[in-house]
Amino acid sequence: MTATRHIAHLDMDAFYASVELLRYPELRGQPVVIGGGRNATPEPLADGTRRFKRLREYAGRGVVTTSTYEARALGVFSAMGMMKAAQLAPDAILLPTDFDSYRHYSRLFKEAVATFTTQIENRGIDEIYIDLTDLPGDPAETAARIKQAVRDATALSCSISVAPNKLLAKIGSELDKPDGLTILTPADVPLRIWPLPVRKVNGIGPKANEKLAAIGIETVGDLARADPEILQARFGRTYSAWLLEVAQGFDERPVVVSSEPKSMSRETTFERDLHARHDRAELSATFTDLCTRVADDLRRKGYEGRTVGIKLRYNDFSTVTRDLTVPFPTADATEIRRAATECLKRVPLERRLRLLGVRVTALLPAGSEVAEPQSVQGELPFAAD
DNA sequence: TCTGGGGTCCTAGGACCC
DNA sequence: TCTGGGGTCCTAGGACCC
Repeated sequence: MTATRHIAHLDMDAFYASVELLRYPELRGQPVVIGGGRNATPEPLADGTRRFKRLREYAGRGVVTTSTYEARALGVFSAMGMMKAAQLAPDAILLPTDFDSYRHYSRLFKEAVATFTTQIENRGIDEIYIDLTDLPGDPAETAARIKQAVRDATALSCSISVAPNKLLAKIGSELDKPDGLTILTPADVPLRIWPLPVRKVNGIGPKANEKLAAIGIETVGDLARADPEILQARFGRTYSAWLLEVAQGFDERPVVVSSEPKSMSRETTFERDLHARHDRAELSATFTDLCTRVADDLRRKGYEGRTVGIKLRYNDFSTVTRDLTVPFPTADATEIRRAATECLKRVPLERRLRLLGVRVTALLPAGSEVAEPQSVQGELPFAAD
């Protein structure tokens, strides 16, 4: 039995939307939706002001990236198709995503937290886990000071939960959003966690949610009371065991402070579905561009990869992937394109394509000594039997 | 009016090796 | 010549997350 840990989960409140409101404070209090690329950019007017686009003006295949709490009240949430969102909130203000800006504020808030401890795990642009176990003082007070430091550094609010593990901290940071500070102990599990839908558990997605609903399990409490044999029959040994652990609020995963990237990829959804023969020139240009961008990413970040892959999505939304491992790691656009072209030859190209992607995996830091593919005969510690 | 783009991790079969 | 048991790598697909 290990000593009690104090794990915090910090989640920036409506992060992208909140950054946009710093830039356009006049939009505060209005429903605002972020997403949709260039055709969402405000129009500069002759008098020096600007005209914001409305959601009803949008046409295309984009999805909502984030929305303000006012837009959420109208039913507009992340990952919803923009055209559907426009039906629900035609007068909502539309803004394009500006990742450079979000990365800037991400850096600011993470630097603010880093003045407290190095024990930080990155979970993307707008959230982190923080291990407070070895910090002196009351963890709840520390969390309050972290919130203030984030506000001082960014003028943005965040929600923090402090709990005995990552599972509970992640759930807890959502309980009092926005600007929340939630302390959870094991004793809170029956009262505060069991009433929640199973979908609130990080790792239970739409598919598992459906399968659980089919056997009458809606809440975490239902899961805690479920028959282990039925769960095992439906979900297999590993996943069912994990489900029962999380239902009790158990989670031993450590806060992981650093990690190496495993893959880099670029993909694009076309404005209209393209055909391999009829739209050959356009597809070919996009394909080359994707290879070039992946190669640029690899080089900029100092990596090379041995496995090159492609991803195709057809007009019926079905997806296929193919990959090919090459003898030596590469970050070269021409080599990546050559390997990706080999992959392309193994895929059906009759149906129209909606999406094309290129990925490089099996990454190594650039210039690492790589053992050449070679025979190891004569060096074996034992003879073959 | 269908459904973005960037990732991680897991499973599973077959090849291949000893 | 019915036949064991590992291990790793490669490939394809899928669930899930932000």
